[in-house]
Amino acid sequence: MRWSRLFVPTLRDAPGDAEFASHKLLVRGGFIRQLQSGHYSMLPLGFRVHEKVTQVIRDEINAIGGQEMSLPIMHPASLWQASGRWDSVGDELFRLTDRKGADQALAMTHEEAFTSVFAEVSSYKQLPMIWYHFKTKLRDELRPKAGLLRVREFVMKDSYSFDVDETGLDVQFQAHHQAYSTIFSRLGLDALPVQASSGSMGGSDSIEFVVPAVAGEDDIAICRSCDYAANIERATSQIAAVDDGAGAAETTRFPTPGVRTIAALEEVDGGAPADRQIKTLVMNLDGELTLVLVRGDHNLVEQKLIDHTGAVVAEPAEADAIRAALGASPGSLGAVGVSGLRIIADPALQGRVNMTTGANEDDWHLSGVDVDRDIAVDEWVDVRGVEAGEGCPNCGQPLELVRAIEVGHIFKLGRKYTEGFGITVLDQNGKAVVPIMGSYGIGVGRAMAAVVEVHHDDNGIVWPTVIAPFEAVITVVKVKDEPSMQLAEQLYAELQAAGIDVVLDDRDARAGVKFTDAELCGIPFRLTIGPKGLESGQLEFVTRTTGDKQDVAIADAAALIIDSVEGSR
RNA sequence: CGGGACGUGGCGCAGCUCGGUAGCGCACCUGCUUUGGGAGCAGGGGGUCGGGAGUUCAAAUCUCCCCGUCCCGACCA
Repeated sequence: MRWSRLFVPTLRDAPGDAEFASHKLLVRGGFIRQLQSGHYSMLPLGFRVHEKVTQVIRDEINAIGGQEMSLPIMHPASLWQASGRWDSVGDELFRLTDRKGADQALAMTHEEAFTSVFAEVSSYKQLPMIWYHFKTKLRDELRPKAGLLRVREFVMKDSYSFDVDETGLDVQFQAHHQAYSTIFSRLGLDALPVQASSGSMGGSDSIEFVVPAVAGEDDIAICRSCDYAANIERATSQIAAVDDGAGAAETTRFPTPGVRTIAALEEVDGGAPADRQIKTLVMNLDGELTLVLVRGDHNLVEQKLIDHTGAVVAEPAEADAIRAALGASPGSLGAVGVSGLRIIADPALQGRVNMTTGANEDDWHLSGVDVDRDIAVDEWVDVRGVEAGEGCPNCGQPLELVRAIEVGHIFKLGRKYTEGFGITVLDQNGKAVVPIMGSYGIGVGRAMAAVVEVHHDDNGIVWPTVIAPFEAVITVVKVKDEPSMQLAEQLYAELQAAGIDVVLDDRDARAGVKFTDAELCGIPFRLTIGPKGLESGQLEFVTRTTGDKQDVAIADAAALIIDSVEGSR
């Protein structure tokens, strides 16, 4: 490829609305352009990287027996109705109506579609199956952000495994686990496998691969002493018991004028420290008001609540609804004596006495609350967010919280879809069994962005060779100098013949411009050809990762590049 | 959905307070000089000032509505 013919619109300044390194650099380097919020065009360089990331993933999924195919993006509503997700996924699913009036869905994942194809498989002898495709997904995200990191339209590799039994599923799950580790490592990502919530997909074992980075959107609890790592949506911890003293015989109402917050209740006469208060949250779970109780200094993790209840929508209840149900406004709420509402409480409250909470009357609170005695808890459920420094659930050592980008997710789907679609295969005994599924995804564009987040410097992107838009660039300092161009053409041909993905920078521009662009775009190796080098017989060879410059004899240049590229693939 | 900010040539910005018919840097085109780290000089092209309505003799500027984009929050009782 000749740079003079390439469309690489590099920019000196990043767009003003770009915040994160990957966003800025991918735009500045001419890799991507935004069409609208959450939708990006892949320009030639971006597309090259995207294709290379795709190929790495393809290699590794093929290596574990994956069969690549390609399923549609537009699905009939009936398919999603059959799985129940037409109603359960909410507004994230793009829906449209065709001219015949038929409802259609734009796929956000392909569980249903793959399962429908699987209906033709009828014998255990054909199992296991690992099927996958690279396909554009559409999701009406609440808030697209950070360039390629969170978008509404993106290509995902999603694979699905089908097995006769759990043991088989375990094998596929482990195979994917291993394949993902290899993929991310080849991409230059230190991806950490962490326990995760399986969200609306349903399923049991769920592991996310995350890359620690400031641009991330996930909080991960990590133990440095053992191998515990979990998404905050799933993480648990050991916490010290709180000394409540002796329990009171009965609750006491006391006035708390103007007190609306946990902090204020700590200060007021008759108040209590946060860890001896009960925080009463009124949540609207698919229209049903539910009281969720956590310790005053704890935070609710909505995902935990959703995972437990299966609710589609979980949001704080409206103030009006709260007042109608409990007779008071937020700030004075409590669960003591409440009946007729579902009450979910965090285990950190179990057995606690002498607690303080709202009295369900504005400006009044209760003290001396004995949780087991005074509150009709329906379910004890861990809904609390862990905090940094709390004890690891495995070894008790302090947990650390880190921001991370989720780059991959594997989980055991179970039989939700096969069962829902009435799919069975015959086992060895001729008996019909419902196959069990696994589901495994990697977002290609997000992986790209994650690589940039981790691999860049002041001069631009530093791509790992395997996914760099080009493996090497031959920079011709003075294009009009005949001997320079002649040598460049010769080396260019030689490298291409050797299978090197090389670009010849033959633009009639100043050397500095070409050097800067090569660095911004992150091309791993650069050979500079100019009159100076021709005269001395030594060409300059630069390695992007280290910035190291070395002189190489003209005759040795090709071999050096080939070795360097091959050694870093 | 709530809160905040922003919207002026491809990119980055000024102009808006105090209305008078649009400017700077980069990029682009032509010429000359230059040429090993984002060249210099000269000339040139390109803008419905996000859109609509209103106020006014006159609107990028003031008012209202809408749209778009970015950030924060999505819960702290």
